[in-house]
Amino acid sequence: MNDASMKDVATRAGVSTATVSHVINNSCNVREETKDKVNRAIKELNYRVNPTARKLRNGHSKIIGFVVSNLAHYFYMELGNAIESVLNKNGYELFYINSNENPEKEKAQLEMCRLENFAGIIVVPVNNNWKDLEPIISNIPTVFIDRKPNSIDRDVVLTTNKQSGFDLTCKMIEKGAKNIAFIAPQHDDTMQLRVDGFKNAMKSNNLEYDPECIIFCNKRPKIYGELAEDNDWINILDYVINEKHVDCIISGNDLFAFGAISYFNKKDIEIQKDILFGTFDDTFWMNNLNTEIYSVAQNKKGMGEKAAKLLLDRLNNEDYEYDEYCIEASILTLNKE
Amino acid sequence: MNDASMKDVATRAGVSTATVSHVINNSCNVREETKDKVNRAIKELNYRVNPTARKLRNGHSKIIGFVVSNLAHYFYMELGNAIESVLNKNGYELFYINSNENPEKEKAQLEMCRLENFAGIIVVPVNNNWKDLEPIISNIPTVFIDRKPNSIDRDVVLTTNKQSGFDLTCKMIEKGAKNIAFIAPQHDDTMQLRVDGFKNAMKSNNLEYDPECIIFCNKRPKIYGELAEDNDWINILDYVINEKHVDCIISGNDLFAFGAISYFNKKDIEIQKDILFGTFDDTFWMNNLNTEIYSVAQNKKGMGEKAAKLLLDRLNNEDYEYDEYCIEASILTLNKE
DNA sequence: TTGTATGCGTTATCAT
DNA sequence: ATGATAACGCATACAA
Repeated sequence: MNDASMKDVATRAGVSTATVSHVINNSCNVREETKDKVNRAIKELNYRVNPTARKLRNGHSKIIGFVVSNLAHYFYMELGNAIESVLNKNGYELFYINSNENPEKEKAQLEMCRLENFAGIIVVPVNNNWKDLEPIISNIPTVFIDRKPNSIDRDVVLTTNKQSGFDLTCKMIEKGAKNIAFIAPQHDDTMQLRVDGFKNAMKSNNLEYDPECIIFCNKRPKIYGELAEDNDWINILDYVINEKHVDCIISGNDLFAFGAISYFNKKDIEIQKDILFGTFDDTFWMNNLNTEIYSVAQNKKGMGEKAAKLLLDRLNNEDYEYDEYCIEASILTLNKE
Repeated sequence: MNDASMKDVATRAGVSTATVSHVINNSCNVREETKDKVNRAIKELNYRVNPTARKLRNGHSKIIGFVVSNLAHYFYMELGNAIESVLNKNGYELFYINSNENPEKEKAQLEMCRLENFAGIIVVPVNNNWKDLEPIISNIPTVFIDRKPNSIDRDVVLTTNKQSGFDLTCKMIEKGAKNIAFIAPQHDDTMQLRVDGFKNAMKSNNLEYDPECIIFCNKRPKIYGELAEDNDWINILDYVINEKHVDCIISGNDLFAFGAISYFNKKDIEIQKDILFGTFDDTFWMNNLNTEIYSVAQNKKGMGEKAAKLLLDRLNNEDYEYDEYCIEASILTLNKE
């Protein structure tokens, strides 16, 4: 059985399709009596507006796309949850789309969002460079979250990266660290800020940092286990530990943190006894290590909600200037003895 | 600047829209020369077919929905990856949709999939009972994965649940377990099969099982940390450990496994020394516990690919009978000493 | 207050 | 081989 159309409803209610449309959209004054007739017909036929037809006519839908560089990154799922709860309350549905660290895939997906007339998108970009991508999304209300492309004028929701880098480093120093390695994934704005915070904290505490212990890996693991078997990765850690003799390692994100823990386990290095460990992101799995570590807990709920609200504002044609919003993070001590 | 339409292409190429359509869809013989003209115009205008209009006209799109009971469940992300790789190769795009253990949300989302004319859907259902939901998806090619609703005739992809329950239990017994508690989440077909396997294994090994140590919790944690603070949960574990004095616990899935490990850590119970631990699902975080545990590794890649291929077959109007496909799992020893 | 008619961008039928 | 045209379901300008 096919879905009922507006015409069916009109016929059944004994009115025209225009009237039905008016009832549905409140676009005209309609007599209560006819309104009732129409609503009854709608119920009886279990009629739903066909969003495809509406889209074709109106040029927009009630769908928001969440285009994420790596959905397997648990952090983004948590952002998504916060985003979704706000959007759902406002009548929008969220689709999660995985660009999987693949720029071409991302491009195709953004094009799709445009062609599908999504109401808006929230994006964790794969790369900084959006020269190619900017024209694709030029007509789509867009909010970037977690990472910010260069030279593109849009709303952005970030963490207080520099401050957190500073705070986490201070925490490690307070715990006794003197010779710290900072291991970061790709070298982008976000990571640079975190490293800047690290450097400042070292200076503020009158400690030297070894530039060779600030390492940008340019690795993009797609799943958590990936680094455990990666020789480059093992070499990097071997280097800072055995040759640089660091007493503390800070990881730039949680996939890297997982890799570091794998390494420690494999090499029988005991956290707290042999080395201190701190990381950006606090993800669930860190709470079941039976050793104390320190983490930057980004305010995922705050970030997600902010991004969703910004997008809603844009959808309602609020016209203030684009801006960058930094949501404050906090430093956690996990598995405290 | 607005997107170019077919009309624009037609004008530029000096032909009719019908011809353009024929070129795009290979629906008619078109002279090479005009074909070239059209293709050139398409390139010059950067024309893309408007999927909304096409959908309205044709009644279907190239989008597949992956409607998941809980996207934060890492297992489903991994299934999604496998599904996506197969579908992408065949020209389909996958949207992840989170029903978040909420039956009403799931219903609304399925309706949306229908109204949006998705080509097909792959579903991890929230509940077994699909009386309400069946009519909604009656026209949509659908494959169920991981869980199977009652009395609905569709393709289903599952794990060898009973066999795995048997194998895992045998492994635990081999490791010295005699008095085992099986702790399962909701009481559905899947869990029943796993428990059946457990019972069979006990019998085969001439061991008694205590029916009071087979516990169905009817809890649905939405995130991994949730159980750690849950008193009901703590009571259950207190009960089997302190009153029933079990020497081994088997967990029905990985969210519960995480809760169990949290409990062990909090109570200073040492796995291997004080108790043996086995679980269904092997998820990345289990590899960083520095103690040996045993897990049922479902073949996620195999399951996802099978589901995707089944759906593709249905989309191509293959008309064999609906069936249940059980993909074999294996037993892993994690963090072997 | 309600109805008629048109167009959104496609595709498919039927002419030419 | 190509073109004119209707139809998909809806929303709106305008007429009644």
